[in-house]
Amino acid sequence: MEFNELERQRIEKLEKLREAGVEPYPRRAYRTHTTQAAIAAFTATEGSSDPLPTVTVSGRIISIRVMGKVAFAHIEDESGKLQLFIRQDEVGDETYTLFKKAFDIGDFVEAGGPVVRTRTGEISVQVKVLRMLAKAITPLPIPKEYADAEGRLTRYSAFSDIEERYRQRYADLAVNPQVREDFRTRSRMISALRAWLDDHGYLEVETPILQPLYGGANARPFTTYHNQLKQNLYLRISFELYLKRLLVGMYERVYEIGRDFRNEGVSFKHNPEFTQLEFYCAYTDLFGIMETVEQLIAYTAERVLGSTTLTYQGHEISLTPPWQRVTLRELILAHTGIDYVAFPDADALRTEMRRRGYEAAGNATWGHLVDNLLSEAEPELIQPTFVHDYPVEISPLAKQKPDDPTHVERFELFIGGMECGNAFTELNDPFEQEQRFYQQGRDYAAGDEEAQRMDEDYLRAMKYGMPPNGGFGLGVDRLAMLLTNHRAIRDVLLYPHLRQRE
RNA sequence: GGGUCGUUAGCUCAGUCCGGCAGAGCAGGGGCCUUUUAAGCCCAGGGCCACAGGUUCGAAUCCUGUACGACCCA
Repeated sequence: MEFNELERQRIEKLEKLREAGVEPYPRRAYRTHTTQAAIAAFTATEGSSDPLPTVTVSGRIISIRVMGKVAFAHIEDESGKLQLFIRQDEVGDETYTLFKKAFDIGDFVEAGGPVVRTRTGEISVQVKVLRMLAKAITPLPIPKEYADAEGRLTRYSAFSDIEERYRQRYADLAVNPQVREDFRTRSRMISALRAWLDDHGYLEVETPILQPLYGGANARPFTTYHNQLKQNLYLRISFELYLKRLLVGMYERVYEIGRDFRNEGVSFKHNPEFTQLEFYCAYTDLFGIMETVEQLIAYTAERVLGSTTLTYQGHEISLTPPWQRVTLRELILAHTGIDYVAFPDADALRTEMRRRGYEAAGNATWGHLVDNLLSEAEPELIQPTFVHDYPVEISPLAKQKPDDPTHVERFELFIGGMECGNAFTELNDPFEQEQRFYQQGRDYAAGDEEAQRMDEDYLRAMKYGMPPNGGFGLGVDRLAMLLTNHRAIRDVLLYPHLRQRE
């Protein structure tokens, strides 16, 4: 370990503590009250003839004000903050001197004594016993806060360097309470999603992350290798094919919440690993799934935010069902003036897109070009919107529309200008599925590295009979972004992937 | 992948246009102070100016490249 000057000073303090017989990293703490419980205990007895409550509180020192033979400090625990009022004549000369000379902002401490109000009215622990719980060596960038006459809070020197906040999330969490709150929101959100599904007959299952064959989505995978089996393996890009096999096995409603891995660009919207919720429901279809998704997400917002309306990046968004439904063809026509059905091959569509001033890569497939057109409309889709009826070419796992075999029963869900989910009436015809895989194989051979691979075992499962069903995949991180009003996925990932330094 | 911007003390930032001793606030150190809360006052510290080259008498500053990040575009 290397130390800077400030750290060396703190190491000297550590030695000072040891010389005084104080263990800077004791084994045990003896907290009786959280800071907020201590305040509540005081408030409950204030004004009565009851004796002052005596508490032992623990937490991290976040400010120190030494006035001579009396000192004030604030400590923080997970419940909040509390002031310590430390008098030399109460704690004794030796402890008081140690406090002044060897305790720092950032240290974890424990303080015992009665809860009182100071002259300025702040509820505080009048400290009789002060213990070091864990000495901090590196100074934490704890900001100072200043409330002006109107109560507006100004923060000075807040730890705000985005890169350092992500690389040292522990420090970010330690000093930025709002960041802690955002991740609590995320956690409550996942609990709510799970609770709704559990209450509606869905069985939570776990399927392989290491897979001999990846599938269920159009993406490039990460590859790895099992040494003893001498086997190449992929990290999953979706759960879809394994979950639908379970419907063959007679489960009717299954879901999984977990991590997907996609070997693609990193951006403020994309992390190479991200959290997905997928569920599959037998004996329903795309339109049943729409209603399920509306209920699931409205319930989740209600439980997490207490409301089905939220503000995202300045937009008021209502998650109250029912949500808008629009076909992909209508949406693209309205936004770009292009009716893609009139340009049924890649060259024709590319020419038309370029004629209207849209980018269209020379090697893009027809499906990718349609996807590009959708991207034009995506930022406008603020209110929750089911965009449905997708071309069969870009939906190899979805069932065709009964009246139009060129399109499938599929929707993508957009909220806040982001794609948040994807659903199908799931294809359960093994013969049709085989043909779709063959077409994907031809696309792959033609250079589309995101095309899906033939999965013989999935076909074998389907040959035993798969009930008609609908399925949905939710971008859990995207939903977390909506509920915490963040536009960067990294702000809802505790440890976002960053390029390695050095 | 392309473009723009950024990287200076533990933290937050000036200084870069227009080259001339490396700066501030907070944090930290020494001292005074028994009810403070951005406590106050006095004193003294603290730097691989991201990294590597170049131009120049002289580079945090100008030029080139690299790394990492942010934003925009693909």
